[in-house]
Amino acid sequence: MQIGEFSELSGVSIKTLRYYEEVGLLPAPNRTKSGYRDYSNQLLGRLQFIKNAKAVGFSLREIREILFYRERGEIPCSHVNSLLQKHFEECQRKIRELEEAKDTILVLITRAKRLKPADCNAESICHLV
Amino acid sequence: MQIGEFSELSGVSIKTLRYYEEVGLLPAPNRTKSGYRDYSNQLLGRLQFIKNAKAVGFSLREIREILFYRERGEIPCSHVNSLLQKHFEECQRKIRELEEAKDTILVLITRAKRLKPADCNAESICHLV
DNA sequence: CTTGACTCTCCATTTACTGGAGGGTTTATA
DNA sequence: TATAAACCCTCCAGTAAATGGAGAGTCAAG
Repeated sequence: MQIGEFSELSGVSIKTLRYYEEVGLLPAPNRTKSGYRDYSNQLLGRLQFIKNAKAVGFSLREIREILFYRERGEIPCSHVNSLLQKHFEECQRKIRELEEAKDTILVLITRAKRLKPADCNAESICHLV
Repeated sequence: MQIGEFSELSGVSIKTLRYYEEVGLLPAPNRTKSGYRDYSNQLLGRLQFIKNAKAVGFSLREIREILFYRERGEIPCSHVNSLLQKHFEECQRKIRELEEAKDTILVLITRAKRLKPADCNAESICHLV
């Protein structure tokens, strides 16, 4: 199938598919005699793997590494395990940061309701922040 | 004071200070006759504002806009208010996403404990993900 | 007078794409 | 047969927010 259909099926944009190919996440597909990419259904699995891995926070570089393990016939389990651990901690850290930011914003919004623009003074850049 | 000291005091790296100047977040400071930047304490306030705004998720572009309002003598309150609203929602959205990712990772880690590498098969790229 | 710690500018790189220019191909319709 | 719409191609540039490094100038101490 050509790239448009493949993009529809996989939910990955045409631009991104070509990009993934360029950076080595997807193998170069066959071409029709006019040069169009001709994808096989098989690749959908690989793309799903990439999407799953991305969803848990893996970078494209990390995903490519896992794929390379596979291609060399090695089993990436322990590597993947430590990545999972790392991203779990990363997730927690980011969530904490965001919770803090959210709380701060809430305070600012609440304070903003009590203030009138007339209270603005030139000294502070913006007293809301 | 020169850039190194200013960087220490503000907690913003030298590189970043020069970058902020380049993109218009900081005014170009005076220079010594040998061309070194010569910062005044005054700028610390502006930098603190930038750090606060960044901490609640404002982009540098948004921060610059607020600063520009100020420089034109306008009061950016309602603008800032809508930005706060926007970033509050953004925060919530990101937190939800991260919670989901975290849960997924937990499931994967738990599953990984039950599996032995021997269970790996070639069909799936990595059954952990 | 030289060594080390500063500083300067300019350029390249990072991530994960996205947008656009300029052009070829295929298919349906007039 | 012409042509228009809807595909597809490659290549180049740009995004955000810095960071890293090269190569060179400056300043203070020993």
